[in-house]
Parts: sequence; C-alpha cells; structure tokens
Amino acid sequence: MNIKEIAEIVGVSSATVSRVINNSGSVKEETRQKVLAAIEKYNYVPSQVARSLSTNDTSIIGVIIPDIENPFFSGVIRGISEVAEQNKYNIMFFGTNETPSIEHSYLQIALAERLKGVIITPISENDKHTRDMLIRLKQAGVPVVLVDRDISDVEIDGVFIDNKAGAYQGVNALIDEGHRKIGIIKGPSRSKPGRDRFLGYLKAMEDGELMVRDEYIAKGNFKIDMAYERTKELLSLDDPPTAIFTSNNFTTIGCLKALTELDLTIGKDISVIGFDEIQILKDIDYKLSVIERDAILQGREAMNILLARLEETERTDKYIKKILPHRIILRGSEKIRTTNNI
Amino acid sequence: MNIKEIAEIVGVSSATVSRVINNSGSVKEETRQKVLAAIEKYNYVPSQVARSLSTNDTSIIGVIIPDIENPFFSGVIRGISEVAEQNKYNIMFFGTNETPSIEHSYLQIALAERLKGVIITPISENDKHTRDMLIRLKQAGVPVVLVDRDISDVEIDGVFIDNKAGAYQGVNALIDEGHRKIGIIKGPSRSKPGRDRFLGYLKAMEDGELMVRDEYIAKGNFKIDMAYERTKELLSLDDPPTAIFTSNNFTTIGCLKALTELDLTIGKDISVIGFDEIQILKDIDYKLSVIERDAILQGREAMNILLARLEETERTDKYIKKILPHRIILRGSEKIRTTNNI
DNA sequence: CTTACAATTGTAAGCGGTTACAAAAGATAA
DNA sequence: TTATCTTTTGTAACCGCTTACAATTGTAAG
Repeated sequence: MNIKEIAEIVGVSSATVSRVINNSGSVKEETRQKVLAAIEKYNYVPSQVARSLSTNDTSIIGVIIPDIENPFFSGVIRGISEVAEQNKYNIMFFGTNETPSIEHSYLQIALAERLKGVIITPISENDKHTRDMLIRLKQAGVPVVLVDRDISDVEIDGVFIDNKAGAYQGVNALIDEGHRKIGIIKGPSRSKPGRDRFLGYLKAMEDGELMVRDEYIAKGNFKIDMAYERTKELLSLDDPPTAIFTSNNFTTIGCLKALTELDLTIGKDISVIGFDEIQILKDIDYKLSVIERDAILQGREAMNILLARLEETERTDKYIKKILPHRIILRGSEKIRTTNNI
Repeated sequence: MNIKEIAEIVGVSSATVSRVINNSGSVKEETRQKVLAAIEKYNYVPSQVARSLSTNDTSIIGVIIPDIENPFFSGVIRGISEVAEQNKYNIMFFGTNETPSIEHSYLQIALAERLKGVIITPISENDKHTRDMLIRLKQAGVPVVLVDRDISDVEIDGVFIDNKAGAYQGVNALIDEGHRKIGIIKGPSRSKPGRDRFLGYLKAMEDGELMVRDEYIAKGNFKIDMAYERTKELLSLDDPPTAIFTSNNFTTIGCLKALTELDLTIGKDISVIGFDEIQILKDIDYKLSVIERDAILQGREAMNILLARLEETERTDKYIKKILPHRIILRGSEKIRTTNNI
C-alpha cells in the first residue's frame, strides 16, 4: 500500500494525501476525513525511506559506542535515548567492541545512511581514519558529538569529565592515607581518558613527592580480565604496592576479583580507589571508594548539544567541549590497617 | 555528490556507475577503474536511503528493549549486535523504559522505516495494541523475534528460558535448606517471566507442602527501588519470612540493599536466591545463590532466528520457540544459621 | 568482409514520497 | 453578475539510486 493507492481509493491526487499526512497546505475538512478513513482502513503507513529521500532528511542519529555491556555506556545510551525520544529522533546503534576497523566501517555507514547526527565514543584519540571520517561527516553537515573520549587536533563538540583531576583526587586520597607505594592499572593509552587518568596519577605522585616506579604501572585495556591479571602481577612483586588506583569500572572489578582471590580485604590489607561508581557495590555497602560521574547525564548532554547543532541555522564556529562534574566518594577502601606494609 | 555527478565526471551513464558500485552487470575493467578513481577522489558515498527505496530493501533491524541499563538486556543487545555486524545488518535501537505507549510508537516507527526485521522484548504479555502491531509487521513480511518475554495467542518466534522451572529450582533449594517461610518479590505480572517465575514459586511451595501466605508475596516491577521497599515491608511483618526469592537481577539488588540496611547477612541471618547472575558479586565472592542464564547467547540466538527467517524463501508456518538453558548456582545464600527463626 | 554472439554501455522507467506551480472551485465585494 | 481574492486540488518534476531493455561495440568464426 502506497500513497498513490490511497489517493486512488479516495479519488484524490497523491499530493492531497501527502498534505493530510503532513498537515501541510490546505485540505478541505471533508476530504481530509475521507483520506484519514482510507489510511486507517488500509493500515497505510507512509514509507519513511521514501520521505527521507524526497526531503533529503532523516530523523536517525548514530550512536557509536565501544562496549554496551559497560554500565557507563549503557547509562550514556539511556540518556541519549531519553532525549532522542522526546525529540522524535531515532537511534541507530553501533557497538565497536574497541575494534578500530569496525569503528571505521560504522562511520562509513553513518555517511551512507545519511544520518542526521552522530554521537561517538571513539576508540582512540589519534586514529587518523576515524578523525578523517568525522571531519567528512561534519563537512557533509552531519553534526558530531564526542562522549567521554576526546580526539586531538579536531574541532568537534563533546562532553567529558576532567579525568586528570579525578584521578589526581583519587591518588591523592591514597597518599593522604599515608600510602607511598601506589600502583595503577592503566586504561589503554590510545584513549584520552586512559591517558589523562594516568597523568592525574603521575601528577598526584609528583605533588606528593613520591617516586613513580615502573613496576607499579600496569598496562590495562579497561577490561576485567586484563585488570585481574595485572593486579595479580602487581601483588606478586617482591615489594608490592600497598594501594592500587584502577582506571575504570571494569578495571576495578578485575582488580577486586584478584584481591578477593588472594584473600585481601580492601580498606584493611590493601587500599583501592577506582574510577567509576559501581552501583551494586554501593547498595550492598561494600566499602569501595570511587570517582563517580553521571553517565545518564553525560548522554543527555551529548544529545542536547547535538540538538542545538541541528537547530542552529548558520554554522557557528565556536565548538563546545562540555566538562561535567565528577566527585570522589570515600568509603574507606582508601585506608589500610596492616601495619607492616606501609 | 550523487551518482549522476560521478557519472558525468567520468563520462559514463549513471547505470554504469551503479554497476561498478554493486559489482553487478559487466563493466570494462578500464571503465571500472576510472569510476572507482572518481568515487575515491570525490569521496562519494552512495545514499543508502535512495538504494533502499529503489530496491525496496533495507539492512536495518529494530531492537526494542525495555531497559538498556539492565545488564541482562545489554547482554542481549551485545549478542544481537555481534551477529548483526557479521551479517552486515544495522541496528535501530529503541528503549521503551517499560512504557507501553512508547513501545507502541516504536512499533509504528518500525513499520514506517520499513525495517528488515524486529527483535523485541515486549513489556506485556497481553497488550492488544502491541500484539496487533506485531501481527501487522509479520503480515508486512517483517519477521519478528521475541526475546525473554513471550506473548500469548500469537505465532511468533522467540527465544526464552524456562522461567517456571528456574524459579522452582530456586525456591526448592530454599525449601531443601529447611525454610518454611519463604517470601517472593514478584516481577510485574503483566510480563510472562514475571508470572512464570511466580508460578514456579507456587509450584515449589505446593510440592513442598508449604502454605503460601499472601503477606509473603510482594508485588514488584523488576526495579531496584520497588524491591527495596517491598523487602523492608516483608521483614517488618510480625512473622517475617526466613528466605526470599527475588525475581530478577534488579529485584535482587533492591532486596540486598534493604537487607544490608537492616544489617542482615545473607546465608546467615536470612536466605536469598535470586533470578539472574550478578557478575560483580561473583567476582568479589559475595556468596549469592542465583538462577543463571546467558544473556549474550540469548541475543545471538534471537538474531540467528531472525537471519534464518530472512533467508528462507517460502514462509514456513512452523514457528520457533527456543528455550535456552538456565542453571542454578548455589553459593550459600540459600542457607541460614540463625537458630531461632526457622 | 560478413555474421553471430558476447561484452559493454546507455536509456528511461520506476521506488514512494514531497512540493512548486498551475488550475479549478468558492467566497466576497462591488 | 463580474472581478478579485482565497481555498482547494491536481500536475509533474524531483530526491538518488536500480534495473529491464535496447543499443552499441568488440570479437571470433565463416
């Protein structure tokens, strides 16, 4: 069933049917009713794809995210989708699984699908291909908003937090507790948050006049398994750290898993502060200190920026890097009670 | 930049350009190269929307899910998106947030967007509007696959688990530990899993020759807050239950939150078995007994069924209700050590 | 050098809508 | 009644691609 068939049935032209569908132009009330009746009767649903082609406009925005299983990102998507729903936009979802080639092909698809806008957490800060594609999108008039991970050398809107400051506060809290041997499970250094959080660690160490020891710096990839292994390695050092800073929620979980296995209690045998709140642990009063931020808000804000871009008539050159708040929540895991280790 | 412009630049017809893009028909190698060069040079990306209109075919499948923040559903989406990616399908994501009217409008959009298929976890088992829309989709040749929640009176493929059996096992494990006063935080009864899990509870109680007490049956909605409140209510009864069965992951969390607040330890002061594994608790060796199932697998299987439907030439009438395995994992929280209560 | 057939390319009609413009029909005022 | 303005409706081009069919060119055999 298409518009022409409906038109024929009612005995009008397709232009008239189009008018009643879109509430545009003027249509006699009687005609309108007849058309609506036919649409209803035949369950006619206008093709959005034909419409898109004709108007050269879609209502679909692309959301490109590394890992939907990470609660932070599902929160972001939740925020995006709330605002999108309220504004009649639909979401095309892409999960890159931290794989650059997949990210690239999704960006290509965004171009091909003529998406209205793109919200992306890019895998890497310096991926040339990704950067080029994002520029092409912008040039094609498709606004792009970064979430959580910034990209260098390019003028793109985004919403982030101050990762360096957050990590600094976390590590600093450990130092305040008297720790001098502080390890870190890093995130991937190709990502801005991974690097910035590490920089925050370094800065805090420096300000605390503590030596940064290479063997205390564990390379991670924001994944549970890797953090688990690295933690075990850190603790099997001859002179292991007394405190560990973990770079994101999954890293924290992997770390806690290892500690649990080694029968070490946080806040007692060893100290831990992690980036990202872990909701369930809070609910069961598991005393983990964290750097917390609002994922849903971050998603909402990203979508709001996108909406603003879509509404602006003339392209403003000023681009927005919005920094959302974070806060440190100390629950005791930054402390330590063993006397022989510190 | 469109196909005609490329054609002009190269000095061929748009048909020829189309042929090289699609690797269809035959094109002289020399021509092909010239066309490819122009495409490359001008960064031409064929419009997927024009293509869709022309071929009357898209590669977009709709995924309609209640709550992306629930790890079970993000797992499902992960599974779907993996298989989709491998098969060159894209995902249009819709989060209903358990709101029927939103679900309805999303189904309408699925129709309008001419989606290739739909995977949905419907909010309710008996929503007439939703059922009608799903039937319309099927009639329009759009395969539909249900995930996790079945719908009554309609022949639609789906992948589920045996909720009743799962709940039965859980409650039964509690009974085996000697519990006679077992409460349940129900899920929403409009949903099949909510009802089935409750039925499993009833059956286990019946088989255990235990009295089902109304005040032990707490209505829930699969949300944390509600479960939290209900748990507190259960425990403030004059004769509170000694064990609680919780109907899904969020329900379990809400329950644990209340227990924590009341300073009750599971496996000691009170017993709990919950539906759904909670990964992080497992990692930190928090002894929670659960009914576990594989969310990613469920997503993969749903997408596989959809793919099969899309590939079948003639419409088979046999529809598939796939039941995936679940298993009970006892970690001690089904036990109780207080002597005065049981 | 034809002829016959295969390979290559072009023409033009869709796909299902929207919309500028023109035409027709009504309404109002003189 | 006529002229004028408004409202309603229709015509047809267009959005950017695909594809059936026709036309052209190339090639090998006769």
